[in-house]
Formats: sequence, C-alpha cells, structure tokens
Amino acid sequence: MGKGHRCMARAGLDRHTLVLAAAELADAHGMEEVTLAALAAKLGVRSPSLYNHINGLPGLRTLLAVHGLERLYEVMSAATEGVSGEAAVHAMSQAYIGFARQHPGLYQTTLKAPEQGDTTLEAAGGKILSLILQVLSGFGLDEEGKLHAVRGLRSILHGFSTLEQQGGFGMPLDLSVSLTRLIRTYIAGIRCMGAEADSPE
Amino acid sequence: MGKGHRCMARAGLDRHTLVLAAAELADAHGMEEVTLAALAAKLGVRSPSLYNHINGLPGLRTLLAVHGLERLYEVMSAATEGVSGEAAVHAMSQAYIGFARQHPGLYQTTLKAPEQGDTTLEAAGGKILSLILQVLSGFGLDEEGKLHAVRGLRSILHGFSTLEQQGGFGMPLDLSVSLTRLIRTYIAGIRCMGAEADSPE
DNA sequence: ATATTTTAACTAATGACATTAGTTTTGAGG
DNA sequence: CCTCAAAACTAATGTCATTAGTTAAAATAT
Repeated sequence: MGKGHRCMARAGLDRHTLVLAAAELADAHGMEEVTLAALAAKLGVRSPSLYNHINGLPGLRTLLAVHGLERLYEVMSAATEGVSGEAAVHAMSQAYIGFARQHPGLYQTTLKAPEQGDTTLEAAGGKILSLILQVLSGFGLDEEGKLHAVRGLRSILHGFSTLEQQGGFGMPLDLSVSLTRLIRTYIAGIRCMGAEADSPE
Repeated sequence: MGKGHRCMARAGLDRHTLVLAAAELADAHGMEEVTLAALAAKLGVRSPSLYNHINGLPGLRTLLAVHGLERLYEVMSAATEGVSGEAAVHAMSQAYIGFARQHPGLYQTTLKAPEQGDTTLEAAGGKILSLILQVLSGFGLDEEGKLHAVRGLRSILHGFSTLEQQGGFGMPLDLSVSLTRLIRTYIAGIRCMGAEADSPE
C-alpha cells in the first residue's frame, strides 16, 4: 500500500525491511549514523513505531549482525564453489575482503554482538567457521591444527579488512598485492611447517 | 605572553589527568561508557568544565588514541630490546596482544581516529611502523617486501586481538598456542617464499 | 599588598537521541 | 457490520553533548 504523506495508512513495515534499510544506512554513512531516528526518517515513520518490529537499537544491531554474517557467508561460499586447495583460500579471502569493502558498515556489525544464547547469531557464525574449516582441508593439518589455522586465517582477514577500511595502511603500496602476498605467505607457512616438528616456544 | 606554563585553578585538572581517567573508564567499562558525563562524574566536576581542557568528545578520543599508541609503542619497544630475528617477532607480538588484553578499551581507541593533519597521531603510529619494520629486518626481504610484511603482521596482530577480545574465538582451544602458531607460521612463510619467484596471481 | 588579567570552574539552556506509556487507527476475520 | 490485534501515532522522560554566559580563583603585573 502507498506511503502516505501524513498520518495516514500503515507503512507496511516488517522486520526484514527495517534490517535492509538499516544496512543501507550503515554502508552509506557508517554505523554511528545508524540511529532509530535516522532509520525512522528514511522509512517515513516515527521512531517509536520501529519498536513494533525490533527490540530497540540493541535488537536492531543483533539483527544486522546476523544479516551481515549471512550475506558474508553467501559470498564466501559462492567464491569457493568448485575450487579447492590454495586457490580456494585465495578466492575465499578475496570474497571476504571484497564484502568488507562493499559493505563497510554491515561488515562492522558482524563482529559486534556475541551475546549469549543468541542461537541465530551463533549459527550464522558457525556456518562461516565450517566453511573456512572445509577450505583449510587438504593442507595436511590435523584437527587441532586446522582449528588453529582457522583462527589464523580469520585474524588475517579481519585485521586486514579493518586496517584497510580506516586507512591504517598509510603507505603508498598496492593493497591487492599486500593481501595476495599475505595469504600466499600464510599458506606457504602452513606447508613449510607441516613437515617440521612442533617445536615448543 | 609566555604560554609555556600551566595555570591551574580550582580542581587542578589538566589534559593529561583527563586522558588517564578516560583510559581507566575505557578499560574498565568499555569505550561506549566513555562519555563526558561519566568522565566528569569520575573527576568530580560538571561536564562543561571538561571543555576547558579538551575539544569535546571527538578531541578526547583523539587524545586517547595518541596515548594508547604511545603506550603500545612502549611495551612493544621494551619487548624487542636486545632481541632479534624470529624471537623479536614473537616477543613483539606477545607484547602487542598482551597490551590489548590488559587495556582493551584503550587499545580500541588506537584504531579509531585517522583524522587528517593530526601530526601527533601520525607520529605515534609512525613510530610503531618503524619498530615493526626494524623487527622484520633480517628475513631477506627487499624494501617493498618488508612493507607488505608489515601490513601482514599488523593485520595478524590486530585481527587476533579484536577477535580474541569479543569472543570471536568460540572454540575451546588455547589462545596462546594459536597466537604462537600463527606467528611461527607467518615467519615460516616469509622464509619459505624468500627464494621463490614472485609468481603473479 | 593591591589591582588586573587569565582561565577554570560553574549554571542554564538547547537539541539529538532512545525509550516507555498510552492512544488512535487500520486491516483482516468473524 | 462489528471486533480485535497489530501497527502506527502523540506525549513525555531521561541521558547525553554542546554552547553561551557567569563567577571566582589563581597567576601576574603594578
């Protein structure tokens, strides 16, 4: 139904519409500007009306996190389709960084809220974890080694994304080259260390 | 007139005191709780009084970032004193992660504000960059390779810190082991790749 | 010592925001 | 047509940052 100009018909909002609009705000203006006031203005309603669909600003942030993780999983999963080994790691990494570049605000929300008992959020994160685990198969790592490697790769990808986005890399040096080299170096390390003994520090 | 000396009136506040108090707030309760209202309450004054010393909340955040970077540089520098090679990389990394663990709020501010023209902030970041560059010497990297490696190591350290702090690592696996393995793997990668040709992607 | 200047503190006021409570209106089902 | 739950609204409260203008104390000059 049409968007009334005044205090007219219902706006026909639902939770999903709110999340999509909030994601647009986040990517366009940054997460600081994702306020209920701005979201309500964008949707043509008053702020309190949003409470019919979401659980306040914290609730919206959680929904954004889940949405972001699901979208992130999609691009990562699509990128690794039919690829394996080192090529899969590179493809997945490019997809991850690309997502963060294309959706800076939404990406930021994905790390926000590890609330306890939020099964949807945990599930969304779990799918990404499984995907990375799968991509890291075939490098001769045992189960524990794979888990450590997942942490390593996630650290690399998240750290690179964050530093890139807020200009932490001030040096005039090609970012794509940096990323490719970083991933290649990490994989080479996994390969080179595979044969060695696990020397304690 | 000479402006080199301080003139303290009633409560004896100055910029440094404010920054220290704000850093305590940040580490104790998180950056969201670092408000001018909370800071003023902690210091026993009213919020507007703080404007005599800082440039509003954005100014305070910038000061916190500089302070955090300087403290971070101190621990990183101290850790690498008299060490070199792989041991220096490990020591520096442990110091970095340790700082982030001990000062979660202050660490968070160090990435916050890359404002333009802020020379003190750039200087503080530059010192850390130089230190990492120095630690990465002696691995047979050329100049460009070293710059890429700095980006890599910073990504690793920042990504690991962030994910660790907000519980992104949900798995029941020793964090110290993960970090040590990650650094060791990265260094091994640098070593193993040193001889190879720079194959394009 | 007294006067002047500087400045750090204050009070008061404004505007943005989130949130709650209570009210009206809408749209769908009986 | 009537009823009812949901979705929108208005009104109100409280927190926060920020600005303007005031007061008083410390530092400095006379």
